[in-house]
Formats: sequence, structure tokens, C-alpha cells
Amino acid sequence: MSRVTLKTLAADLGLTEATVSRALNGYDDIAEQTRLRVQKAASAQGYTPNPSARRLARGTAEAVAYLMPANQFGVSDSFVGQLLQGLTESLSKRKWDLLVMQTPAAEDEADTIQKLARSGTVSGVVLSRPYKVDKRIKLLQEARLPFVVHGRSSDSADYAWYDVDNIKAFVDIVDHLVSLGHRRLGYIGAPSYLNFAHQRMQGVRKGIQCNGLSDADLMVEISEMSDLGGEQAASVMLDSETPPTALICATDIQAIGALAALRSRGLRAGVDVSVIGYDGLFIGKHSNPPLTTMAQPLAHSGRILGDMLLALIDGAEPRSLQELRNAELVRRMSDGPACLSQNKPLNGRK
Amino acid sequence: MSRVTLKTLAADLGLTEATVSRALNGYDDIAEQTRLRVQKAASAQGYTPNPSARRLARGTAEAVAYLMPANQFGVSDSFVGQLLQGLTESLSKRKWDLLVMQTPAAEDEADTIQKLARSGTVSGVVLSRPYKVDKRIKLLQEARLPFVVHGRSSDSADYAWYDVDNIKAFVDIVDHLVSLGHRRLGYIGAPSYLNFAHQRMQGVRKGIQCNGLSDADLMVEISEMSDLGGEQAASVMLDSETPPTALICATDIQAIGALAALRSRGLRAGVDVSVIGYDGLFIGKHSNPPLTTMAQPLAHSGRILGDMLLALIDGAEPRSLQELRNAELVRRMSDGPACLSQNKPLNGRK
DNA sequence: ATTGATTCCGAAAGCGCTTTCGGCATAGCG
DNA sequence: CGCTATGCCGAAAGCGCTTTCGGAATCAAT
Repeated sequence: MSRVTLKTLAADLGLTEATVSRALNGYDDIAEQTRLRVQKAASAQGYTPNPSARRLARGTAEAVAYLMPANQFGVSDSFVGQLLQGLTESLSKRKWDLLVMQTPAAEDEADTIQKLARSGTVSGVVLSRPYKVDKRIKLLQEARLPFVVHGRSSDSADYAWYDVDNIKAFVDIVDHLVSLGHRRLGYIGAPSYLNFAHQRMQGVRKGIQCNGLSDADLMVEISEMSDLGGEQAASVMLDSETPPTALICATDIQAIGALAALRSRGLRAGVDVSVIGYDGLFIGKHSNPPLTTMAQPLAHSGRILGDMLLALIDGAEPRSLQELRNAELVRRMSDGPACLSQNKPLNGRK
Repeated sequence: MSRVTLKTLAADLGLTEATVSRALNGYDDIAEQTRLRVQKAASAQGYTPNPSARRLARGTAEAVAYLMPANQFGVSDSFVGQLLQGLTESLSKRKWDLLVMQTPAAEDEADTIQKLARSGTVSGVVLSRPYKVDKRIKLLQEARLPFVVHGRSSDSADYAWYDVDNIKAFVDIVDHLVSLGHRRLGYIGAPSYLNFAHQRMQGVRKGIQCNGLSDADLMVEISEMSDLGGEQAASVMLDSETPPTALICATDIQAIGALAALRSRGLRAGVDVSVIGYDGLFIGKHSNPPLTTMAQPLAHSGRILGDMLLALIDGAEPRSLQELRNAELVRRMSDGPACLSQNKPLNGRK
């Protein structure tokens, strides 16, 4: 019961390997009758082509890689599963394989990507959570390896990406808060080498301007993307001389931490101080209180990215494959009208 | 600037492909001096062997597959990222690839696994969250494809696995609750075709017995593994004639839902009714109130599973690769002493 | 019956790498 | 100096599949 290969199959059928191969691969120079015979025998014997051999002969990898972001704080990775699910779904249409890899420490990155490209292990790459300037992207471009990015780096003109409009999202948050009467805002940001963090910061700044507020009305703290980070950042602001009446957080995880900071001070989120997060994580539904957040559409992102990559490999123009989605405000319990008593004395505007 | 292959490298060096190959692969019939020369040239030209060719020649896949559980409710998959991280870490030691696949709908399973085995795509498989009786396991055994299971099916004697002692964990929960004075318990379970759910149910039953309680003291509701499922199950029990004073939940997600059910009834978790979950998810830290839970050690499970699989492929005995860990009670705010006023009237015991 | 076009299959080369085997040097020994 | 060891490399076959090419048959047309 050894392996059944093209050779054994061909021998059994009294045909050549070549004929069997072509019969199975839909060449039209095979009599319909023999094709049927071959197909029947193949499935009867459970023949499955050896992918290595096929890839070698065809010179194509029939596989793509997902570069998983190093899950730095053990929590922010809940979207990985979803993304992978969508990707496998998309790739399975061609029966391609999905590899997952991690780009190792900073300086090995170049090496890893070049190896990936040169070895021909994969015919495409999906990149998550790019940096503001991301060497990996340049590397992939130089290597002429098709890739799509989940997110965008600072210059995103020339490659394919799928992203959410972070700037708009945070402008919207500011608008919302201002319309609730808030005039002193706090922003808990994430390290800005991550481009989405940079964008969100930009969004906040832009929102401030558009609403006629000044820089003095905005307090900024950058923290790591964890609950503790958010808690500490919130603490600093809340304990300051002129605490903000609303806290905007770059991520839900940090917002969750901010909520904790409020509680420990006896402040009520949504009443005394508003907190708004971003991501739309499940966790926000059950936080204390439930978190108001900008939910990004994550549902089909995996499939979309997969389809994009496939199109790209088929020769599509990268620039034609750029998709920008909008996040949506999900109001739960952590936002509310500004406490005027707090607002007024601190800043005598309007 | 075409691909650099063994051939071009050999030509450049005035050697044979065979020699270059052996030099690079550490054969000892190569003069140390030439080996150096070869290595230098290889890295200078950025030579990376074509994995397909190598696999074909060597007859080994140098890759393993992770069979991702179909993420049914969109939430329970937060461990996938962690697991994958550990796996890649372990596999990178040998520079092997990690494929992720999904076993498709029920009846295609057999087909998928057989294809996987016969095609030689991978030399090993990691399986997550097995069913009580899991066809995939039988299939893998028949195909003689090395595999390790994250969890156990009902008969786990003959394969390699890494699991948490679910029975003990839930006995411990019952012990804990009983020691707090609870005598009427509710259990919110998960569908028992998932073996971990079955085990946890067993644990609860065993705990009931060991503590001298009777079946009448236990109320059971099976729900899907989601917050809503947990909420509905909890509602049924809380609204019953003789509501339990403590709710044990098969998963944290369900426990989170149970918490919501309490809140909507004005009951205080940890005071009026205790709620204990299982998983140790991050989310429990920030629920309302913070969730008491049995935390399972997930941190290095990926690496451990990877190492096991590698050992297995190297020829280790599956039965020697079985690792059982213990979960640990993390007390937060959702458990507390039984309200005797509630306990007594309903059930006249001690 | 001769030619030209079709249809269908076999022959063969090759994808890039590994591995066994054998042979030519050189070194070591008597 | 001749002999067997040893070190080092080349030759060659092969992994399982794909694909181009050519040729034998069959068919239709003149």
C-alpha cells in the first residue's frame, strides 16, 4: 500500500505519465473517454499529486504567506484568527496553501523577506499592521513578490491594501464628543511607529481643528497597547490639574484600561468622564460599563485580502486594489454629555 | 538578476552542484576550505534553496499543518493567535513551514485529511479542540501521519496530546463553591460533542458527588459557547423556582453572559449569586464584575505542541508524549459566600 | 488513392535539489 | 618504492510532476 504516484497510476492504466497528467489537468488533447477512465482510476486509488513535485515542475508556489504581527502584549491578537479564517476561505478556491510566519526581530526582517522571495516558497504575501515606514514593504517591492497589506504605511500609493479610514474615524469621534459638549479632550495613543497609531493621532488633531478647538484643549499620552498602558495613561490625565472630560483611546484595550482608572477614582464613565475606544472588540460589550467604540469592519477582511492577493498574482495593478472602509460608532455606555461644571472653570470658552 | 540556483552557484565556483549541495548541508566529505568558499559565495549571492525541490528530493515535507477549529461564534478564537505564535517558534528551529488549514464541513473531513496525508504536503499535524469521538484522529492514525492533539478525545491512550485536566478543574470549582457554603449549583455547559465540554460536565458531576451533594442539587443548562448562550442559560436557571446560588460555566464567554443575566435582574455577582468561568481569558479581568475563573495555562502550549510533534516525527512513541496540566483558580470578584437566606428555604440541607 | 488536417497519445527533457557511488589524488605505511 | 588508506570531489540517477514536441493513427476532402 505504498504511495500512488503518477507512475503507478499510468502503469495501471496502460498509459504514460504524461497522458495521465494531462488528462487530470484538463488538457484538451485527451480523448474524453480516456479522461474519464483516468479520473475514475485516480479517485478510486486515491491519487493526490505531490505538491512539491508539481510546484517544482510548474515553477509556481501555489501558496501564500501571512506575516503575523508579533503579538507583543498577548492580547491584541484576537483578530488573527478571524483573518486567517477569511484567508483560508479565499485561498481554498484554488487549493492553495496558507503559510503563517512571523517576522523575527527588527534586523532579521530584511533577511527573512529576501529569503522568502528568493526561495520561491510562496507566490504572495499578506502583511498585517505595517509600520509608518515599513522596510518590509520596500523589500517586498524590490523582490517583486506580490503582496497586500492589511493597513497602510505612510506612502501607500503603489501597493495593494485594505484599510480603515483611521483619520476619519477619529475625526468622527472628536465631532461626536464635541457635539456632546466636551471641550477638553484627552487622547491615549499608541506608539506612532505603528502607522495606524499615527493616523489615529492625526485624526484627533484634525478633529480638534475642525471643531475650532486649540491644541491646548487636547492632552495626549502615548502608552503601550495594553490595559495597563491605558490605565496608566488615563491616570496621568485624570490626576492632572485640568483633567479632560473625555478620553479618546487608540484601541479598545487601552480604553478598557482607562475605564479601570476611572473606577478606581470613583468616577463614572459616561457621566463624569466619557471614554471612547476603537476596534469594536467583543470585550467592549461586557466591560464596566460597556464601551462606546468605533467598530472597524473586520468580518470579511481576510477574504477580501485573499481575493486581492490572488488578483494581484494574476497580474492586476496594485494601485487598482486599494480599499478604504469606514469605521462605525457603536454607542454603548461609556460616553455622554459633558459635565458643564467641570468644563467651565477649566477653560472659559463658549 | 535571475534566480540563483545550485547550478549557477556551482558554475561560478567551478564546482559541481553535488559538491555545493553537500558543502552547504554539512557533509563531512568536503574539505573545510572549500566549504568556507562555498558558504561565502552562497551568502554573497543570496542563495536560498528552493524548498519544493529539496522536499521532492528528500522525500520529506519539512512542514506541518495546524487544523484550525472553525470559529463558530466569532469570539472563542482568541487562543489561535497565541498557539500559532508558539508553533512557529518551535518549528523555526528547523526552519520548517507552518500551514494553517480548516477542516471543512463534517463530511469533507475524511477526504481532506486523507488528501493531506497522501499528498505528503506536511509531515505532521496539530489538531485543536477534538470532538468526543473524533473521526479526524482515526483518519490520521490510519494514514500514519504524525499528529498531536491540543485536548483529548474520549479515547486518548494511543496518541500524543497536550491537555488540561478539565475534570479536576471542575471538581476544584465545585469544592471551592461548596467550601463557600453553596449547596445549590447551576452548571452552564457547552455542547458535549466537544470533548472538553463533556469532561467539564463530568468534573462537575464528580465534584457534586465528592461533596456529598445529590443530583437534585445541580441544575444543568447546555448552551452554545457565546455570551448570549450563557445569558440565556443563566436566565432560565435564575428564573426557576429554586435558583442556584452559584453558576459554574464551561467557558468564560458564557460566564460573561451569565454576568449580564445577573445584572439585568439586579443581582450582584459574588454577593447574591456566584459565577465562575473557565479559560482565564483576558476579558474576565475587565468584566462587570471581574470574573473569577479557572485559568488554563495557555502561554507555552503552542511551543510545547510543536516540540511534541517534532519529537514524534523523529520517531518518539506517541504514548510517551502526553502532557496533562492543571488549571488554576483565579479569584476575582464574581464569587463569594453563599447567601444563607437563599440557600436554606429552598433546600433544607445543612 | 493521395493529400492535408485532426485527434490523441508517447517520448523526452527538465524543474532544482539530494545522495549514493566510484575514482583520482594525496598521504601514510611497510 | 609500491601498497593500501584516506580525503575530496565529480558523475549520475532520481524525487514526482509538467509541458513541448513529434508522430502514429484516423478522418475528411480532392
